[in-house]
Amino acid sequence: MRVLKYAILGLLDQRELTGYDMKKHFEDSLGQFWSAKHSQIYPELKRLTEEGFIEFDIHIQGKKLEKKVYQITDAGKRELHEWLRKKGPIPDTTKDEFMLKTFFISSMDQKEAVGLFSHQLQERTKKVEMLEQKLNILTEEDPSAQSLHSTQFGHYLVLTRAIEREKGYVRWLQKTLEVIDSSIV
Amino acid sequence: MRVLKYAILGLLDQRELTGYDMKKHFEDSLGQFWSAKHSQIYPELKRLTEEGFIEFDIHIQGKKLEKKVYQITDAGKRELHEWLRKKGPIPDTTKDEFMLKTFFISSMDQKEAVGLFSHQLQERTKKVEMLEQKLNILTEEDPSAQSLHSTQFGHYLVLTRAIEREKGYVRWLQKTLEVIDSSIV
DNA sequence: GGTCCCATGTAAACCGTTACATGATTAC
DNA sequence: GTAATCATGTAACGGTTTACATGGGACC
Repeated sequence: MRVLKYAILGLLDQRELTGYDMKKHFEDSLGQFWSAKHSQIYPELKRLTEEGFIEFDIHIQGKKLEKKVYQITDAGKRELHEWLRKKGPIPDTTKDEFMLKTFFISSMDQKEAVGLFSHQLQERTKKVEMLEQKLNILTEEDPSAQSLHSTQFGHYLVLTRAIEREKGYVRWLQKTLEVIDSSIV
Repeated sequence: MRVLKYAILGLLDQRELTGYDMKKHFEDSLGQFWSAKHSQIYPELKRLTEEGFIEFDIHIQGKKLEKKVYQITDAGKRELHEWLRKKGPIPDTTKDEFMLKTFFISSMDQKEAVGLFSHQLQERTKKVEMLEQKLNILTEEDPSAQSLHSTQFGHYLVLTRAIEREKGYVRWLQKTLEVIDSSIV
């Protein structure tokens, strides 16, 4: 399916970037919904260049450090738009190891289950706080990010979606913990 | 990380199963959070048998059809419990191709965005209905499923989590569609 | 001079999907 | 009899992670 291909084309449709810059994007907000290691990015950049969807210029940083700054080509833009328009089916499975453990809750004793759920609740709560901080920074730096015509609108949507996803998880964890906790052995 | 290994051990800790039975579980409620094709299941069963975590008996169906009915061993139970107790970090990324497209919304025109979001809303709404039907069947067949000591509690939790996950997605899609739709070009 | 970050690559191993392949049983 | 489902396997391919490998720049 080569989703990474489209992730790269999409990023380059916004501005020119090095492979290293892309890696940074995958570690930031975008990383909530897609990411790749540099060991996957660099070969994909090579392939996309060979296919004519992207091109690069070499920039010199300091004295000798060569970096490849990539741009999207017209063919690349056509390829990107074809993917953007395509209405795919929603996936049957969204893998979640914690929910797999939850499915096997009858193999745990009550104390183990409480420990597991409490820990998950803690981690997810921390994540909500981290994401809300990111959203605050974004809306302070660019208050127009919330409107469709801002270049930051995608960034804003991804953050709000991630926050609500995590908050929903937290609410469900709290509700479930109450049921587990109040069931006397 | 071999999560499939633990998925199989967890299923076998509930009752003895064939590889084919496991495949069916991955197509049912459990499949909301974990799944595998039969081409991945059968080699994993072979490996787990060699490692001594599971064993099988051959049952004859009808005249000649041989099926391998697997059971978990004591070593397998220890292995399963070690995994169940372990409090892993939550993943940084949950891959979602639709949200990747959303991040690139500034590369779309308004009409394209509305089409994409409407379609996603439709699909997710259908999924909520499907999941609610499954939950209804479960609670009608076994009203005790909602309590910790039911063997169906894991099943119940997975379904309620999946429903709330999809409902949260639907609410966010509706809210976002309104913003997109009301932004006059 | 040292540490952290910038910057790019390859190789091996692992995980997962699609395709190839076969045959029995059940229900109509 | 025939279609759907039960039942099990392998092979090839593609995507992803971990590890190996190297070197420059910026800041203290």
